Amino acid sequence: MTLRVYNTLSRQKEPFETLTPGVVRMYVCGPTVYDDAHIGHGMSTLVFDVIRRYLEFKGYEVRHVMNFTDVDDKIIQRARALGRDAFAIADGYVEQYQRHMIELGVLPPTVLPRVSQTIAEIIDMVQTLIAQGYAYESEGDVYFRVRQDEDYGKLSRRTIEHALSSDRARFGDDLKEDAADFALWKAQKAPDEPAWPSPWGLGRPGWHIECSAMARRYLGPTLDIHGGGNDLIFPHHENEIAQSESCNAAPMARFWIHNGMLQLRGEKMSKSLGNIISLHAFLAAHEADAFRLLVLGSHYRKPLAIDDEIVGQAERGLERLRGALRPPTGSQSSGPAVAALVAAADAARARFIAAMDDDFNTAAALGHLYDLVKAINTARDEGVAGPDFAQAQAALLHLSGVLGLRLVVDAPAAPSDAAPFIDLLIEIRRELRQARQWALADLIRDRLAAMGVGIEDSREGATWRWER
RNA sequence: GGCGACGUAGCCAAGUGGCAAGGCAGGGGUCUGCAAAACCCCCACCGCGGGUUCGAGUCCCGCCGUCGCCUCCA
Repeated sequence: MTLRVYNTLSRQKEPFETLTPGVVRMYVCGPTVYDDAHIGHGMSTLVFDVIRRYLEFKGYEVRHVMNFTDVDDKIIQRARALGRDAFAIADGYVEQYQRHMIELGVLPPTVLPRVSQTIAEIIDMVQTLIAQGYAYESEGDVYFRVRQDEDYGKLSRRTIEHALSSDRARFGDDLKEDAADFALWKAQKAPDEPAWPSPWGLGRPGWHIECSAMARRYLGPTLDIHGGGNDLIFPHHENEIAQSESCNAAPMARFWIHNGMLQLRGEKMSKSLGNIISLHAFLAAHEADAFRLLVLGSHYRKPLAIDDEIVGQAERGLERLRGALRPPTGSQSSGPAVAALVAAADAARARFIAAMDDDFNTAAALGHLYDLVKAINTARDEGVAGPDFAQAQAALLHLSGVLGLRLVVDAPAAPSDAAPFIDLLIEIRRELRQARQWALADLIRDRLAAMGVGIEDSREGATWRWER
């Protein structure tokens, strides 16, 4: 089976081939660090984490670069509003974002560059573009000459006329030759604006050039994958293509991958609507695995509408996956029931791979994981145990891990201290049940449940485990 | 207005030509002292109208509806 990936550039699925066999150069647009990260950022980060994990599962070495845009107008505004230093603001949000990535179980990208640390590369690219006639300086600003770029608009399928009809163009700067042109470099206009010396005086990079520069610096002129939210297709990625391909005379990326937007009750999260859910708030109330399962439940290119009911469904689905990992209760290690389980595990694995090979169809892949869950539970009910049972569970855990799901519940801080006492209570409850002292037995069960200890009875006796 | 996406059961959702995956919820059973978990059974003809085809959620046309981008945005 070969992997097929949807390419925004061609608007179709293409066989996935990399520039260098066995190596994937993947650049993903990260956040502009001017405010708390929200669950939309989380979704995008998870989507590309899963893509990366699957590529590694397929045997690729993935060079994964995710940037932080730490020089930006909004950061400057934020700094002014708070009366603080812009770099300090950005640093704080970068740290917060990295904590969130750990909480979400996201594999650390190979490199996490920042604009502020890539200034030399940016200036170099801008100089090259000027020398080539693709850009011009105007009173300390430098603009990209859009009409010089013959295939401008090929990613978003817009013409320059469309760009011209936008507000940005209508309120076009007098410094531009053409209203459609966009800034590569902005001259410093106030002393509190972060600025670096350049051939055009003190200033800072424009919005799009930083990604072009960071991508080239860490991954070279042509990427295998350039990713981000689909809200970045225009103008951000369109302009990146214009800059990079003009400057480097090479395709910027073989595959452009864009995730759909996360929405709340049918509308996009936005400041003006006041419906932003921060990652911090979400993760305080819900498990990271539940959020990941939620994201995995629909295709990454589709919009994902979220509400309390959907979150609850993901949480219960997560419990079902975990339930399959409970130990066997029987002792049968061979026979038709065992053979059926082995066959089910093999089938689940093959179908999982086929689904993921089809443009990372995580929803279908999950469906096959649930089929394996059912097979495991059935086998347990039939008394299956032994190495084949353990292997089926291991397969479930492994494939879930390819999606980044952890499934294992972290026990409370000091479980070992409490465990002997809980065992004692379980033992007492067993005695009570034998004596038909139902009220007392149930009291123990209910009180333990309230403390997060779940009890499950079976023919072989009761087991317990920590529940969240 | 331009570009684009989507519309499958109560909810989420997969499925791009051949008898509609999976999860959640719900109903009925098995097991259990009760409960939980698990297992079994039930629960959709795919927005509407045309067309192509032996055969269409699946292709084409039109319509209706929802959403995104075009300005900062994952």
